[in-house]
Amino acid sequence: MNTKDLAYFKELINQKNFSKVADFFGVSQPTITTAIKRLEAEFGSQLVIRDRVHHELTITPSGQQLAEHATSILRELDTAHHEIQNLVQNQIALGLPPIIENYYFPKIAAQLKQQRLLRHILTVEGGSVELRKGLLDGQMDMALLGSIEPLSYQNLIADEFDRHPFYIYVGKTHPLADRKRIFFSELRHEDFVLFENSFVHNQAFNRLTRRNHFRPDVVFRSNDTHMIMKLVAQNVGITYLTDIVDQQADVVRLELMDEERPEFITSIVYRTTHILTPAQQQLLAIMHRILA
Amino acid sequence: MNTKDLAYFKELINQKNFSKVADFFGVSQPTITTAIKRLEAEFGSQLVIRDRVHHELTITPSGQQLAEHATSILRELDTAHHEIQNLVQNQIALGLPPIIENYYFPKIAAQLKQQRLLRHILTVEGGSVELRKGLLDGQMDMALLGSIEPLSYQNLIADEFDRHPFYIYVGKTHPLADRKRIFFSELRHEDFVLFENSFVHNQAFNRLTRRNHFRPDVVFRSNDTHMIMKLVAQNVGITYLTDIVDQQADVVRLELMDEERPEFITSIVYRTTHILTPAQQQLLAIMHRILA
DNA sequence: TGACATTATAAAATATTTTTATAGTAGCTG
DNA sequence: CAGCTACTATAAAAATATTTTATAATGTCA
Repeated sequence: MNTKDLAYFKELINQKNFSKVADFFGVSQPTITTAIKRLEAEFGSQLVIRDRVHHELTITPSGQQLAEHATSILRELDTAHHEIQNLVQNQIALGLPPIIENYYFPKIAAQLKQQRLLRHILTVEGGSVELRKGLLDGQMDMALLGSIEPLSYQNLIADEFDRHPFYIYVGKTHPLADRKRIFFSELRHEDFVLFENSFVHNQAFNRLTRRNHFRPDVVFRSNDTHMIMKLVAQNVGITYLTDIVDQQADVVRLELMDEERPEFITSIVYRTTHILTPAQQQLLAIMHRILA
Repeated sequence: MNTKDLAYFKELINQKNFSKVADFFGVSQPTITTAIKRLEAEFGSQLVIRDRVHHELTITPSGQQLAEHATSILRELDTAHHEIQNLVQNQIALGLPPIIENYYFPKIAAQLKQQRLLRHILTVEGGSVELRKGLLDGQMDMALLGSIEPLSYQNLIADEFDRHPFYIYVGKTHPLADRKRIFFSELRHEDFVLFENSFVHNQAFNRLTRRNHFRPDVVFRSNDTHMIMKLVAQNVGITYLTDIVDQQADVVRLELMDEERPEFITSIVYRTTHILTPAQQQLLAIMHRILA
């Protein structure tokens, strides 16, 4: 069976229009008709109902079922392509969210260079959702991801290598600056400067606000720790961050004393189906040795 | 890309011999040669090394990686075939291990008949390992499985619907027959009649013997509860079973008082990719209503 | 009714896959 | 070392499969 037919079929389900699918793939319209017929013959079941009365195309249960598998098959193929390309170019495509890259990558870079691995590493920056997607379709071989729960995804192996608590950072002249430790509930009336919502930090932060029953005043959001730190230094607000961050001069770090203290968990993640090359195993070993 | 090529490739990895693979598929030998070449061109990488000096065929890393995906793709296709066939025939292929079938199926059969579902259910008997495999490649749409931990498999959804504790069963004239409750550690010197090793029961049993640091005397194993019960009635030994079993007249049931008491968990399991038909949803609903 | 949008069909053209026939390479054996 | 065996590669031809072109069919809608 030709996988092209599955691609046609999937797109037909998207577009629900034979002619448009033909255009989409740059082929003639009968090509799509015959491809769908081939599939229907192969699986011995009607896949779509061409209801020209209501000008609609509906997918039969068989069709929906096949679509599931088609998606999976096409993704698998795509993954294979990416993955093998990385292999051939002797490259490790490593996904890194900016915060993790800033803190962890410099730590291992010297070692990587020494073991002549650095030149084979191609870093790909991105948010955690993006990176997870890129991992699944093979664009990356591995990724470092942050989370507040141990990662557990179908088709991905997550290998935890570090944990960091979150802290409260306040400006040097802030009323709380003398405190060493603090309960989260004491921050009820503070102004916050936080990361953008897509960051893992917010999941942890939201968990604490929910637990302590208050709606925080978030006066500003950024995706740059330096920016956040500068605003904290100027008493624009306080922030909630881990210590894997460059601390500014005019900022004070407070420990949280709450019973539930979310942690920032960093894991190295790769596909369950991915066979680690010697270089990749070396990279894993270095990370475990230096970062754990 | 033609999936046939992937099948040829997978078999080549198995057999490591082009000509034999050709025989296997009933095609000529150059067919395999060209198929592999096609794949190598498509993925831009050598997949196998034809080492005629050492009379060997080795798989390159790219080849191994592709083999992973090929396996997955071919299984997915196979699943689609089975699954759609069941759909077309309007049949629910339901996997049932014998013990579960005996206890649970009669309970729902009347309801199934009333809702005209019974005629659409095709039961497939088998051990839990077998059933899991059959589920994954689409031979069955659903299965009831027993386990002592909540089931958690990649690609399968497990929907727990019942739990039963395990009990100790002893003959009516056995010294322990007067006891209502007992600690497992008290059974250190008893003779046991148990299920064959493949049964879930043994995982629970082994856990308890390990926890209590003794090697049990297993005098006989069977895969038939009635047989086990009869032997218990005759004081050949005692047994460790749930209460989802036909109790014999001359057998007494004792509760276990241990802190850790494994439970027999029954779940209905189906593929994550499986789209439930109305009939299948109906079946699920009946099971939850009657069995939960 | 006629223009339009859509899918189906048949025949021809192309592309792909397989076969047949044969060559090449190396091991093994007498 | 010649000749046989086992294995894979290659080229040309044959067989299949897919796509295109051209056109039909069906129903909408103004």
